[in-house]
Amino acid sequence: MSEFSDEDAFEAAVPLSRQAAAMRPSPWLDDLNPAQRQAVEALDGPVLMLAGAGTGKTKALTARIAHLMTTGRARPNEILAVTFTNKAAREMKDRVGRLLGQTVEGMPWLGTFHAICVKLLRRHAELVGLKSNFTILDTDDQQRLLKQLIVAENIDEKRWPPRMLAGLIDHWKNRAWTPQKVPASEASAFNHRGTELYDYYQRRLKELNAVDFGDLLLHMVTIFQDHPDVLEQYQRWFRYILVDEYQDTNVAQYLWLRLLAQSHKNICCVGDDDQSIYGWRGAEVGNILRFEKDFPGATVVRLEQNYRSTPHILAAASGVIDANQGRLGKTLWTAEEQGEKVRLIGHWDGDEEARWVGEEIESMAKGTRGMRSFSLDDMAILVRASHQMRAFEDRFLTIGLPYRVIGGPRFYERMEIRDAMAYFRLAVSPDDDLAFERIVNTPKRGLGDKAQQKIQIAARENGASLVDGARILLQDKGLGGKGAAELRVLVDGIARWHDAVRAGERSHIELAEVILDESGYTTFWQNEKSPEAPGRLENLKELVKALEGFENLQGFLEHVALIMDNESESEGAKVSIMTLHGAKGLEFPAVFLPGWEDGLFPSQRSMDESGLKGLEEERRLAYVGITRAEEVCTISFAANRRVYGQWQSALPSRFIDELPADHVEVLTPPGLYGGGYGAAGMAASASPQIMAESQSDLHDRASRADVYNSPGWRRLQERSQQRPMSQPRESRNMVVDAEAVSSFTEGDRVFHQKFGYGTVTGLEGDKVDVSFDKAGSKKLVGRFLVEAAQAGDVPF
DNA sequence: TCCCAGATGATTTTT
DNA sequence: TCATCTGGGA
Repeated sequence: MSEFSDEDAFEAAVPLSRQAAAMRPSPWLDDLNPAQRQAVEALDGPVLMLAGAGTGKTKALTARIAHLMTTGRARPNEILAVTFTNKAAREMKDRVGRLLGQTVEGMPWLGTFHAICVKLLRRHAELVGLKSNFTILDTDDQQRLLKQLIVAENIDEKRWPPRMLAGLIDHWKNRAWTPQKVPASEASAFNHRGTELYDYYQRRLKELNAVDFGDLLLHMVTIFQDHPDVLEQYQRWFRYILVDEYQDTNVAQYLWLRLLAQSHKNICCVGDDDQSIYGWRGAEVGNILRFEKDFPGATVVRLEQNYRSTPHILAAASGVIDANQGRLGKTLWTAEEQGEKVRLIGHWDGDEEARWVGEEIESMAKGTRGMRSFSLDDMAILVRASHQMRAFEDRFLTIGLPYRVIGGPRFYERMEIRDAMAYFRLAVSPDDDLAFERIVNTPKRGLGDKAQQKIQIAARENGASLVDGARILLQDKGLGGKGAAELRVLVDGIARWHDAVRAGERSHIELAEVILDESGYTTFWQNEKSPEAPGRLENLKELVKALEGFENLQGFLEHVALIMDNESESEGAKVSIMTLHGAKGLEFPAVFLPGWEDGLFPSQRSMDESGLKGLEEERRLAYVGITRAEEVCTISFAANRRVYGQWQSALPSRFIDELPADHVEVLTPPGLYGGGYGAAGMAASASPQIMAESQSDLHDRASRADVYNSPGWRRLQERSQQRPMSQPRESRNMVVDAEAVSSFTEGDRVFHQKFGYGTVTGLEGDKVDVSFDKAGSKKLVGRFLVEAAQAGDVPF
């Protein structure tokens, strides 16, 4: 993926001459519905494409790009097309290529906001006091830097944590506020030191020749504003601008776009105000709502024909989103005939919900219930918060249902990968102080706080980088003993690796291996006894393998800074588990939406922090969730849930009241607890609410109280009090007590609540080594294990 | 300098 | 509940 290859982006080496191109037919136009076609053919001037979920937005967008080229309006390198994710950019590139065949070389200016800004900023870095080889810090680097500043300023980092400052600075950067432009109303932020610290931080970044993610946009906006000649050059170059997911743009991105588009106004923004779910990250729905004011005379096209979901699913989604104020307004429709209603089911508690979903998935995979059978790949569980995933993971491990968690800790964010990358960074540029700090004592070199302070002082006194500071310190014999010797080795190593990078004789892959080897990092993990160590070594191997796709280490580092994903498609069909946020843009034949309880979803915190605005964003999230489903959408809630170890009971989500009754089927779980007492009670209490024509006033909880005052509900409430002491979970998967532990011997089959089944491979005091069938080898305390026979006998 | 025990505090996360 | 951080003791 050499997207950052070279500056041919402005060269005119394009196969299509404008004349010839204009002659070519555009066969793909026939493939579009009228609305799509209108959006594609309105090439000049501002266009707002309001594209509801599943209405073929990417199709229209790519057709438009192709159309711009074949009508001779623009050459591929004169089109600026921005997305938010690398995935979206990749998909668009692929699809444009497919439309046009091989004739058109890749579009250099199709990419994420960040990737495009990096490219631009490297050409103009000096205008904001940077060198063109600046490094890009990720959030981890950013926070460590901020922490240093906070400590240096003698601020109590307990009361004023770095992450809070990071959030604040991000917030300001999203609004395109440089330290000088932060309004006075923000002066009290961060104990009245916010703007001051922001200013220090920006200066420190310049010293380090570094930028954070927010800077990429902010610096470009600054450059465009302060250097009209530069701006003009790009206004002329980018003849047409396309923006995907416009509802997610923040102020900085908005300004950036407006600056570039203001001369010719050939800008086409695609988005859906109903799917704006990143307000908390600075996205401004206002941008899309205001489009027609920003660009008077804009063509507004609504894509409303949905090609994804059944009418019931669409109706349910519409019913929910209708409750939001201030929408641009769209009504999705489909040519499909009926299909399943949205299914709703209540459960006693979160564990039971997970158990039911597991069983339902198994039976849907087999094709029971009068439905077609679904592959596990076709099913997804979408949760509001990642902690909800655990219950499902536990359950699926137990029953051996293959699953994949999407959007967990990402590959390039893992500790060992970041450590290794820090070594690579030092090899490329030994002046990278942040990288040096990260690995100076990793692996342990006997260089603790004291020693590191000495290095810092030596560096500062000499106006040198940390590596040079360390060299000076060693020369002056300012450090003794084991630490000094180790530091010597490290410093020499860095110099040697750097020479090797510059000489370019060895392949970068070989070099990477040498670096990890000579630094002692590989050995460090080999000697580590913790259960994660093998996995981490495995990751390091994978990292080296990932280098193969690049020409050199620099190219790789650039790639990783912006593209943090690493999609390793593993074999076998699996159910997907992910957050609702992570599911945006995806679709599945069958979707499960668990945890629809007030407080969890909509999230209490959202409502507390952002009031009605927060609630509406939660509601859009519900809309996004429902519209992910093609054929079957199953919503569920539980009366009781363990939150941070405490049992809490909750009411079904207010969004459930908003589901239109005609499109919902209330399910009753069969035969649970000998007759479905709890679950049936739940369903019964939920259904009148559904049946009642509920234009339910959100703030009027009184009418709900009546419904949930039903006998079934009250019984549930009463039982919830006893639950923690007795009831299912404990008795089902009985925990073996201390005496029983000693009875394990090697070769025993055991069961663990989280890791599933395994075999005992060794004993060490009260710890037991177990090789789990699915989860690998772990060392754990015996009392969390159950003999397999015993667990296996337990009825689920 | 390192290691472990207790305190702490906890959404969502495109780049 | 449980992962992460920190401060005190070895």
